[in-house]
Amino acid sequence: MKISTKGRYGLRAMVDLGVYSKNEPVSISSIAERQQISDSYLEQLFGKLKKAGLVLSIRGAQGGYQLARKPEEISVGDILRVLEGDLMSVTCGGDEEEHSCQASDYCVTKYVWQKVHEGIIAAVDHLLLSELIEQSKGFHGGC
Amino acid sequence: MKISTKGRYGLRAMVDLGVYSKNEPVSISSIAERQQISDSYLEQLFGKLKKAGLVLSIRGAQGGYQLARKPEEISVGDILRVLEGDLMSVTCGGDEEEHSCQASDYCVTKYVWQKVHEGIIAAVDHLLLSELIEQSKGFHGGC
DNA sequence: AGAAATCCGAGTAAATTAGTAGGAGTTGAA
DNA sequence: TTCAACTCCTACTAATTTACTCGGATTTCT
Repeated sequence: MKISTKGRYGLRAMVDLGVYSKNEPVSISSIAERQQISDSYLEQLFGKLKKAGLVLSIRGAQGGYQLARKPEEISVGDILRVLEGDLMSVTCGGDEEEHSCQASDYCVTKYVWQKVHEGIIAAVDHLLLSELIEQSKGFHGGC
Repeated sequence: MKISTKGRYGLRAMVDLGVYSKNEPVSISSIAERQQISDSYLEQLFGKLKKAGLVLSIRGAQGGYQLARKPEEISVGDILRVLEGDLMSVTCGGDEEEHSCQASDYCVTKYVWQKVHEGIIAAVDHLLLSELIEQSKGFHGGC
C-alpha cells in the first residue's frame, strides 16, 4: 500500500507553489524544473487540483497558478483526496457491493477498512499545507 | 490508495481459519469454498503467512492449516504487513533514497508519509484477529 | 497404492500507473 | 499585430503491478 506519484508529486508541487508564491502566478514549468517533474505530467495534476478548487489559474503569457485559499485552509487530505481518489475504500469485497454481504451492512473486514480509513483521515486532515510550506522554507526546498 | 486482494482475501481467510478451527487442521480448499476465493490463489497467500510464522501447516491427506498463535496474539497489522508489504512506504521520492534529499534525513513530504503511516499502524495493530473472529461468529460468516 | 493435501515456481492476462505527444485557445508584451 | 509564454484538453503508449492460472513435486493418512 503506497501513495502513487500523483499524490507525491502533487503534494510537492503544492508545497512548492506555496513557497514560491509572491504576487505573480507561478508557472508549471518553473515548478517542474525545481521539483524535477515532467511538465506535462504536472499539467495533468494541476488540472485536477484546479477542478477541485484548490488552485486558481491565470492563462496566457506570464500566467500560472496560485493557491485558491490560504495555505492554512488547505489540508494535506484535501490534496491527496483529489489526486489519489478515495484514500481508502471501505467496501468489503472490492469496489462494489458484493453478493456475499448485500443485506447486512455489517461485515467483518469492512470494519477493519473503516478503522484504517479513520486513521489515515485523522492524519492527513490535521496536517495543513501551511505547516509544510513553513518547514520547507526553513530547510532549503528539497524533495 | 487501497488494499489489494492479497490483503482482503488473506484477512478473510485468516478470520475463516479462526472461526472453523477445531482440533483438526483446516484445508485451503474448504476456506476457498466458503470464502469464494480461488484455491490456487489462496495457496500463495498461505505460503506467505506460513513463512511469516502466522500459521502452521500439516502436510499430507487430512492436512491443512492452523493458527500459529492464539488469535488474541495476532493483530490485523501482522497479517496485512505480510500480505501487503510495508503498509506505507515512508521514503520521500519513491522506493529508494533520492538524490534530491540524500544528505538531510529531513524532507517535507517524508514527514507526511510518516504521519500517515503512524495513523495506519495505530489502527491495524490494535485490531486483533480474535475480535474479528468473535464478530464473525455472531454474524453468520459472510464476506 | 492412491487420494488428499501442502508446496513451489513459472507463466500470463488484465488492470492500473506513469508519462508522452500534439495541438487548440488565451494573453501580455515587444 | 505578431510572437512567445502560458494554460488547457484529450488521446495514446509504455511500464509496472496485480491477480490470477497451471503443472508438477512432495508428503502423509487410510
